Amino acid sequence: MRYDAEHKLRTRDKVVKAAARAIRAKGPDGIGIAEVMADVGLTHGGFYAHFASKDDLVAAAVGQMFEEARARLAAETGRRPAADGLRAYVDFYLSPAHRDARRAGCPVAALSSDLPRMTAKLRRHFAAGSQALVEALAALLADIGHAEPVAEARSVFAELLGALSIARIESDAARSDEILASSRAAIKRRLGLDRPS
Amino acid sequence: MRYDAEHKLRTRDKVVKAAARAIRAKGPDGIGIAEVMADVGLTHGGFYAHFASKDDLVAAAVGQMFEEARARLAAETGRRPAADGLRAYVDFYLSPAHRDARRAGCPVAALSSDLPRMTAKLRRHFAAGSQALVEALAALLADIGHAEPVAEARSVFAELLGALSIARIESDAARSDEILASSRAAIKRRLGLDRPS
DNA sequence: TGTACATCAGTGAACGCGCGTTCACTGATGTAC
DNA sequence: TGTACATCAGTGAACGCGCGTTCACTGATGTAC
Repeated sequence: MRYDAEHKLRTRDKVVKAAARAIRAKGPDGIGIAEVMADVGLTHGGFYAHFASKDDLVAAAVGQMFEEARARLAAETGRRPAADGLRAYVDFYLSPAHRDARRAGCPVAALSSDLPRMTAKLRRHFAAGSQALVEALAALLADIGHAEPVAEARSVFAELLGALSIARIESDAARSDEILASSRAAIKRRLGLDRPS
Repeated sequence: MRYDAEHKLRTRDKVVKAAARAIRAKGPDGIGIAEVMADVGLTHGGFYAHFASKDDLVAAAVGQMFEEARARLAAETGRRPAADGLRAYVDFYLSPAHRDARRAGCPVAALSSDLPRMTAKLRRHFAAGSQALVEALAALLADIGHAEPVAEARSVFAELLGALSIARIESDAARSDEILASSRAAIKRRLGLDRPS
């Protein structure tokens, strides 16, 4: 079966996106090549026409996750005042929907404890992705007049990540919702976002 | 080789402690029974005299980790004024030593992203352990006059966990140290611990 | 006190399964003539 | 325009390795007599 020129790229893209979803939920070691290929309607044998190895797929999937994270941040904060954007991003990040979306969402939250076990190259990818997020938050904080935007952005991202992680541990939905609400309120308060802008 | 009555229990205890260390570093799926047994000078065949299965070992190891975490909190905060204890615990949790000790330290930070993939029973163990930590912090916050100690303790634990996780991603030591320092300062400031007590 | 036996933590070979990887093959369609 | 050939994404069987688990056996020492 011969296909047109774009066909192979489209297939690769579908595999990478499926892997990005599966890896967030199950971790790099938890997914199987056969499983990911089946998810896009193919068999495992075709895998090596697209990727050199499983590690190669994982690296591509991590890139995909950060691209999605970057797009989400841009969607929440673009084209609106900085204070509104920050509020919207905090509300998104600490929403029950984000907590429950184990196959999507923040790659750092999905894979934080897998990271120290990954290759140095992947860790650098994660470090760069986290730093880009912190810098974007810092720019918004600078915009609304914070004196130390980078230090504050780091601290805010830390609480976002930690609160989401703890909320995901808690199996009692009501308590988990409370954890999210506590940190949404705490972050907005310390950023001065609880006052109408 | 017949041994005295305590010998078996001592062996089991050594295996559980070795597993607790190895699992923190490599995750439950990353460790092997043969590897853990070799770590205490035994061969893999003897494993099933002590544990019903690998899952059984993982459960015991998680219990061990929380016992160690509880002991650490008690050591940092016991027998001193609440404000001093809180300061000491924040300084410990966000220390470079804790960041670098991948085989010891906070089980939530070590395994956060493995949790959603664990059995419901283990997740409950983690939820209970996290809640106990939050309650202990809340008691200290109540002691120094905070109005909403539980909500604040949750928010603080979130930032502790998140900052440690991010610091562990960053391979550049100087930048990683900065991340820890930013959150140490931010937490102390918002708890009013930066003023001499 | 001495001796035969029982115990059982630990040994190491073997089994079976899952999974990453390889490879000979397929077959629809584009291309050369 | 029609026909033979080349291409190559995808198939599915097979291989090899790691690892959890099983099991027959060992042998030092406690116990019964």
